[in-house]
Amino acid sequence: MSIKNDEIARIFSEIGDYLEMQGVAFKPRAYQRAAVVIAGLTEEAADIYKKGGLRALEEIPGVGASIAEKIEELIKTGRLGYYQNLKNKVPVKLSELRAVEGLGPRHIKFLYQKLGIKNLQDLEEAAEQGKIRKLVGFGTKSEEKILKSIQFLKKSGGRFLLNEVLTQAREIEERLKRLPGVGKTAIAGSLRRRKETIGDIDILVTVSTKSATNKVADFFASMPEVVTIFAKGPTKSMVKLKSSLDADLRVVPEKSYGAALSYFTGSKEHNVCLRELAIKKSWKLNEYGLFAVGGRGKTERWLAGRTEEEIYQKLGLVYIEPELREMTGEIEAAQADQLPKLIGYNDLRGDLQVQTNWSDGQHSIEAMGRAAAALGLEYILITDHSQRLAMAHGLDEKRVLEQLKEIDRVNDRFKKAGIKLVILKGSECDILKDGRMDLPDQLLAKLDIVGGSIHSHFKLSRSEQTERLVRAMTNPQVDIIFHPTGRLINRREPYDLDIDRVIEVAKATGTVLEVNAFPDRLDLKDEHIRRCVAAGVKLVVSSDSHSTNHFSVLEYGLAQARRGWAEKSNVINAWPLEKMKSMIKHGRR
DNA sequence: GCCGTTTTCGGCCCGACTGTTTTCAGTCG
Repeated sequence: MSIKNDEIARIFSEIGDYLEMQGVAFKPRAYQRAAVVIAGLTEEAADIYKKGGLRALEEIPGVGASIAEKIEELIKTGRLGYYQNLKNKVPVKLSELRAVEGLGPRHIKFLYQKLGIKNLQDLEEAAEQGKIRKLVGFGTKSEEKILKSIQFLKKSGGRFLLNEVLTQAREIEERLKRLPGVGKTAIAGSLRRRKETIGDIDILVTVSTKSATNKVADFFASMPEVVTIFAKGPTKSMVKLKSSLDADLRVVPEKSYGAALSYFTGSKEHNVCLRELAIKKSWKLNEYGLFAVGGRGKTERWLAGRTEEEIYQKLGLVYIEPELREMTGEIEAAQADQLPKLIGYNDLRGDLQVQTNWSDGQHSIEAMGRAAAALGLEYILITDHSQRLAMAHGLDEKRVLEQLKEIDRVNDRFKKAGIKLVILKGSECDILKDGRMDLPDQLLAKLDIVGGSIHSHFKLSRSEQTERLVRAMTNPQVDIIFHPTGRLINRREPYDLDIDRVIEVAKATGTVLEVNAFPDRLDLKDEHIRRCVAAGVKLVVSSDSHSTNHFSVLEYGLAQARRGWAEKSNVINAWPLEKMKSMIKHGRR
């Protein structure tokens, strides 16, 4: 059992914190950087080591001789002496304490030395007993802040689903937009990068006058949903909302809009790289602009900053879409002008997973069709559950045959009514424990497109689960695998799967893999999508709608596809009906 | 500890805000 990248990354990140505690210079950053890079690798470090040894590990950016040896030790023994030694000196639960807002490595060490605080519980008790306010460097406010943060940590995991946060952020942005003196507004941060979970809201505003600056900050801090004001200044304010989300507001002059947007969009690692590119040209990049630094660092000449595009251009890069700014190769690709032309948010022509009231959906086939047509879609695939999913009123053979007739009737009605949407016949057919399908092949052959799903036996071993999917994909009747990893964000881990083998077999069999757009699924996830794109596996972005108002979630699936570097050509339902059909097994037979 | 279209040695991203401070350290993004 070899160590996973996430675990290696966690250990290096903690090493960074421990070195920070000791006041060591520069080393902490080296370890933190290595941690971020390793967490973002698409291949396991253990596999890299197996193939190429220490030398291959050193090829990883941010990994030199010393860190490579530490990775080797972790792979071979599962432990790291260097890390243990550091941990023994300050034996605290870093993962718990670091989650407390405003508590960094220095304070954690200080609290351990003075009060013996090792974990969240110790910290809460000390704060409640008023012990922290007496320490040098702390006060009553620090103590209150710690207690509040602990309350929050207990209540939520600290990360929210993309859709929840995006909705709130858009509402706030709309209100800010209407304030006098406000120019441009933008949602920045991980929200703009459309990460699948979000820690807080970042909103950027430009103003034309000084007086407007303060008015914007005042307005922001006094919004009805604000429960706590962490900070309030002319350029930066931070609040907590009733939803227990944190929201940050940044105010900059018009001239700095692009620089600020770039800066506040992140990711942090991406920004550091942009700044380093600026330094190489003897320039300086900050949230106010790109500057040439003149004689003896005294004078500064403004070079760019009004738009993100001009900053990227000056730095020798083509524009990089926010969803790509994760420091996973986008800078190099931009330098070589080899970035993908990402699928657009308006590029979908159809939706290939739609449930109706024939199984567990809320609305009729016709109602779902009309709702999809109203959004401009050209086709939908009806995919009610199959018989095994009795809980969801799954369809048996007899009812599938009835439904086919009903779909014909609805298509006729649409044609007569001039509704330009075609309803296709499909199924979300259960993949049984052994990989066989829940409905007979002769029946599946009558459908336009068949999707297979795993809804049971989540705990099979990795090899059993993988072979189960492989068998389904090898079935010529199965065109798509729906929500391939089965995870529910913040609620259920994915089942154990050899995803690379799944991708390989998908390629070999011409099976399409789904990017399920439902915000708590987003399954496949971005890194898997990227591997599919690289392997030439076709994808479908579908809504899994169970109601007429669910089609809007397609936006999140598209965001996920973009984060996975997918182009229009990779996503079959971005194509016209006939071409889409030609891309699936049923269409080719 | 890492890294190199100026460097294999000498650099390493930068600014805002808070709290407890009489000038700054710590944290955050």
